[in-house]
Amino acid sequence: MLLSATTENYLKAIYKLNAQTTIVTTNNIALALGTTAPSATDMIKKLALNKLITHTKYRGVGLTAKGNKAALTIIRRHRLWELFLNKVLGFKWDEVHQMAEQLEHVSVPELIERIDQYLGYPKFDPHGDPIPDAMGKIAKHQYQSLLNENSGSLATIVAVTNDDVRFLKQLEKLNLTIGTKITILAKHDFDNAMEIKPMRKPAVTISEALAKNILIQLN
Amino acid sequence: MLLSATTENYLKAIYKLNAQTTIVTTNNIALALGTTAPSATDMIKKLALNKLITHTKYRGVGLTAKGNKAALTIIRRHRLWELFLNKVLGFKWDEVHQMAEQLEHVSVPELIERIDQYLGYPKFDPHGDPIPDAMGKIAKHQYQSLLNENSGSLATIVAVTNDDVRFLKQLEKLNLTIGTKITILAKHDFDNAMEIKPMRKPAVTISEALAKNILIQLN
DNA sequence: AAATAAATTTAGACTAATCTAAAACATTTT
DNA sequence: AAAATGTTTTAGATTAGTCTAAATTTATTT
Ligand SMILES: [Mn+2]
Ligand SMILES: [Mn+2]
Ligand SMILES: [Mn+2]
Ligand SMILES: [Mn+2]
Repeated sequence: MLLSATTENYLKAIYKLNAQTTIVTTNNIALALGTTAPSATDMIKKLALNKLITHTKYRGVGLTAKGNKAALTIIRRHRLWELFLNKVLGFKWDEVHQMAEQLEHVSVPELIERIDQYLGYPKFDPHGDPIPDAMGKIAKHQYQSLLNENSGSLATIVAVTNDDVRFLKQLEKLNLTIGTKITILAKHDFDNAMEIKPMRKPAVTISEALAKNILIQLN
Repeated sequence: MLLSATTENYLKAIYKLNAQTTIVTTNNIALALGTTAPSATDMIKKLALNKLITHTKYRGVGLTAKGNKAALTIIRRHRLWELFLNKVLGFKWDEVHQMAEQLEHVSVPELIERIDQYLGYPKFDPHGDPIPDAMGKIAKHQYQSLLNENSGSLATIVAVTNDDVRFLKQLEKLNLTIGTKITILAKHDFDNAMEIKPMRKPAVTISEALAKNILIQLN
């Protein structure tokens, strides 16, 4: 069963919403894809017909095992391409997402496997997100948001939860990239701004919006 | 102006037919793309409307300067991807065409330029076809078909004019790959079969169908 | 120069994906 | 428990691309 790029994008969106929210609703999906509720409803019907999702009218959708597998295949392609573009072709971590949005729909299994092999079967993409293996197995990381951590902690930045170019460029400027060891100097109650010191780099103050999208692991 | 994959395929087909035949007809196009004449007519109308081709009813089509440039962009992508898949990811020359058929529609200019740079601005793809440069300039090779050459000649195989996997696999088995120096031992008048000796390899007999699709340059 | 054949275009219909406007259903407020 | 609000679905259109069948135009025979 070969899926259209549009169908793949819906599946991917549903998969991601599934991890974020309790129930995946029509409006959620429409918003995530920048489309309208009626369009989402139409696609939901088609996906349900193809047994990729379950759907109870007015009550939201859920992925079937088949749909989950399909979504992971697309995410695998996306993240492997991102890493390939970064590691092999030298693109920056803020450039690779947009390109991967197109490349993820190229459907040639041998190509993806070869890229995986070329990269040495990597576990994470340039943003710290886990890459599903050929069987669709994915390391469910449950890192915590920097925003939930308290002053005084020592931690390492392991991933980011936003692909926005502006966000990634800003992090880079602040020396807050994947793998960086940091010390949390302070957290301001009023606006949730945080003072962070990346190892061997000057301390910086970051907003709640920024901190929320940075995932860390305590040292 | 962004073109759909379908539109790009039509443009590419028209470009190639233009080089092969005197007039590019509706049926030619339909046949080349495995579609029907009415479908081709519809697309012809749209391409003409967008000033990518010229069209006189019942009289065939021709590319405009704009259409020619667009076609070359697609061919550039296709051939650069083919070489990249071959040289970097190690795919065989009979495997790369099908993959490039999908990758050629990924439209990210910086990606193609980076691949070009990575490969060292190559002039030819794995089948000996010239790669248009970023300005759309292409080395119009006017190599001759092996079929038109006479017994006794010494030549080098420089390109092939068919992407069929079976054709390419057969050539490989016969040691008749790009760059191979050959001696034409004999040409049989009855069926146009030819006896060819690749340097340092055993002599082989090839059919007219094979010889026709092999391009050579005399030494 | 007709008649016949072949190529091309038009007519009309279909699917996938999208939209706006309206109806139906669900939730929240009063 | 009504009323108001919000969400989801349906209705009806639109666009891109495709098809078969029929009409039109061009080319080839006779
Ligand atoms: Mn991404
Ligand atoms: Mn990523
Ligand atoms: Mn090719
Ligand atoms: Mn080629």
